[in-house]
Amino acid sequence: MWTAWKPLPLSDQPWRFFDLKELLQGGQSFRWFFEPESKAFIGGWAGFLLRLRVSPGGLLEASFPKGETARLAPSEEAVVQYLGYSAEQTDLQENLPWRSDPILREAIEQFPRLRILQQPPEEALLSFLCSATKQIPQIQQGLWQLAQRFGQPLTVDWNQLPDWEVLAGIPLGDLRETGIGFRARHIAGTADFLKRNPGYLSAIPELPYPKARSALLKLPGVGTKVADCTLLFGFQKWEAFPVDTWIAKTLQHLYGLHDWNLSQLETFGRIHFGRGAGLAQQFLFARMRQLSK
DNA sequence: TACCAGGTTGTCT
DNA sequence: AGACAACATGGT
Repeated sequence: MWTAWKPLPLSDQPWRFFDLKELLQGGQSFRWFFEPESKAFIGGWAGFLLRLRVSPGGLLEASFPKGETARLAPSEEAVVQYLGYSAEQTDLQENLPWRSDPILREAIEQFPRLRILQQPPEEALLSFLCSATKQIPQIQQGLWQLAQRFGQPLTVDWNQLPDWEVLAGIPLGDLRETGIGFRARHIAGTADFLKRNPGYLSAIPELPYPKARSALLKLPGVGTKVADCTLLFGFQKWEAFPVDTWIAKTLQHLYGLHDWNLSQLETFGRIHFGRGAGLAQQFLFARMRQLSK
């Protein structure tokens, strides 16, 4: 049972379906599923569940669980925060070097509603541990399996993702059955590490970016890219500049950085784009994928 | 069939 | 430091 559609206070400018799709399914979160009947996305984070759609008039609208499941509904404020619509991100975007960088400017113009989703850090870490050499729909599928098998049920057909304490108690063979392949070992290793180091993740928000990154890099299966995605999408460390295959292609082809290695590309990104490098990264990621279609 | 996917790790120069 | 294969699984 769902409440009626209600506009969120983010509709000063019209939304396109395309904008919402890129925001929810553009490779930041893998917990949003499209429902063709309602033309809406259903999904959520932690113990929250909701539906989002773009109305025919270009409003971003939400619909929440009601009745017995009303406790699963986040507040409107929480939704806005999750979607990344903070004054801080507005300021970060304004201060990106788009005035002198036509590639970035074009990317921002193509995706004017794109923000960095503010996800629970534990979920961001799990999600990107599952992401290695997988395509976005397959990451989504793997996480769905993890949630349905090991996560806490919220409704008859929606479980939240398992927390790390739960994951630490799951045999490797059982993790494997979700189809996540060799990533299961990384998840088991990280779960075990976190179990032996209580409070390890909760210390990270206070750390400056370089130290936070070093801390995450100690986790098994977490390299520079997964660390930076976790820091950006989970911990709001905006300097984090994840370099994946798409960003590497972008910098090589659009920025002409042909024989730069990954480490050099990361450094270029943080220096060229500055304190909002992660936000710039998301615009470029969306733009490059758009250009490749 | 062969190759690729929002990578990380171990091994060998 | 830099190059390279292995790692599971599903898709084209």
